[in-house]
Amino acid sequence: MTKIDQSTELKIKSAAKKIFLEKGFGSTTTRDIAEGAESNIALVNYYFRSKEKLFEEIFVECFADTFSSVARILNDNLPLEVKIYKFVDHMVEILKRDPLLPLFVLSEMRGENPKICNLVHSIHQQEANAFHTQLAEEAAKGNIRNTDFRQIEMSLMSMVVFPFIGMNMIKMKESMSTEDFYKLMEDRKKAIPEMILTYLRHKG
Amino acid sequence: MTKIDQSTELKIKSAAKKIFLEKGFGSTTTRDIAEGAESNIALVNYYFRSKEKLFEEIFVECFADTFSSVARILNDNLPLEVKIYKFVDHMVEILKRDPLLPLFVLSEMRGENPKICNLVHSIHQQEANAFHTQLAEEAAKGNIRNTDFRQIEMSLMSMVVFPFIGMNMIKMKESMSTEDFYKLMEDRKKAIPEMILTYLRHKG
DNA sequence: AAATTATTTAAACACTTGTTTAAATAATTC
DNA sequence: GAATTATTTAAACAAGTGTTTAAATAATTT
Repeated sequence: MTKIDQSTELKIKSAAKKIFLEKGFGSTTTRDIAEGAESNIALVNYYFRSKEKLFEEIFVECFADTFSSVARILNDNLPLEVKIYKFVDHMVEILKRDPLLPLFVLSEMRGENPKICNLVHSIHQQEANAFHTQLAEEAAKGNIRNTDFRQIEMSLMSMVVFPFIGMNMIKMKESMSTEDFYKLMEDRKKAIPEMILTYLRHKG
Repeated sequence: MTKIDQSTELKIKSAAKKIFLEKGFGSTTTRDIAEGAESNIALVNYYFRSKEKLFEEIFVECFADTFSSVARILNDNLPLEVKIYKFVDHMVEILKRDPLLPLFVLSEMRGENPKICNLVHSIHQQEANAFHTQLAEEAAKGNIRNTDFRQIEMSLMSMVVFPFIGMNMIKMKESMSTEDFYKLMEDRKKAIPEMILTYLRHKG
């Protein structure tokens, strides 16, 4: 009755995660998953009831993991400069480990799928945003320039996340190996905060 | 013999484009396309031989349109500052008109699909990159800071394109309407060049 | 106008899809 | 150790998939 050896369930789930991340929901079949888990199609539904339920479980985990990790740092009680460096550093590490994650999440959010939207919405609700406030405070103190901080936040996120979304494209365009690409991302740990901070400090 | 009235073929193609952009290749069916074009499934294959051929045709067009448009501006013979402003302005306009384009292209480039890779590769081959050279020249003249210009290029592209890829996410997070979002993108026409140029001019 | 070609239609095809069934085996409980 | 429950298997199911067929209609050519 009590589950002790979860190896089958876990094997299916991690195989499913791998394949969903690579191909998306629509291009992944139950048989792909079963094969990837060295199992069979009946067991996929035995443990997860349906392909869709399995997908949702994985999607929520992927999304929550990434998002809560982002929020944790941005809401941390740290000086602005330290926080920005830490944020970029941490994000690049996460994305180097799981580079397909953002493209997966964002591509599954197309089409206004109401189930996905609800999931995302409920996770969003749980998060505050201390970063905005912090920027406003620093501006009030005259430490940084006063602008629309949504633009700053958006630019910061863009510069970190986008290269991983466009990874295959970039690798192709510049004829880069995965190693080369990761080296470039490593350099971004300095380049991104430098750009953001230079802009903020140089009061227009 | 000679085609005069192409309306059926065009109706199918534009319906297919719309649906592929919204749902991706894997989640789009021939019947979806036929219905969207107020036609029938046999005609889809009559004009395009297969779902895959139709997809490739559309993918290449989307990719080439966007990419050649980017390259044209970046290779244009303009002063750096003017070029950057023009680039962002033009890109935002393209993306406001066709906001699903980048997510579509990049999500279909996952999984190392060899056919897609070859298509992308052959288009990439045709383009020079005068932007890199221009940055190096300006740095040599002492007009801008000397850094890894791949990082600049990547950041510029990220800041422009990423918000459209994360559009649904952003709209949800900030509880924005499409109109609000587009207004924010309009503001980016100033915000992005300002950030890039401030960074480049402020010689570290 | 007859013959040829292009377009359209409805139906069928063969295959893949997600899901379920029913029976077999393994594990756990009493 | 018998009964109950959990896991695994192979096979089947119905519905959905991309694609094709063959016949009907429209358009064009000769």
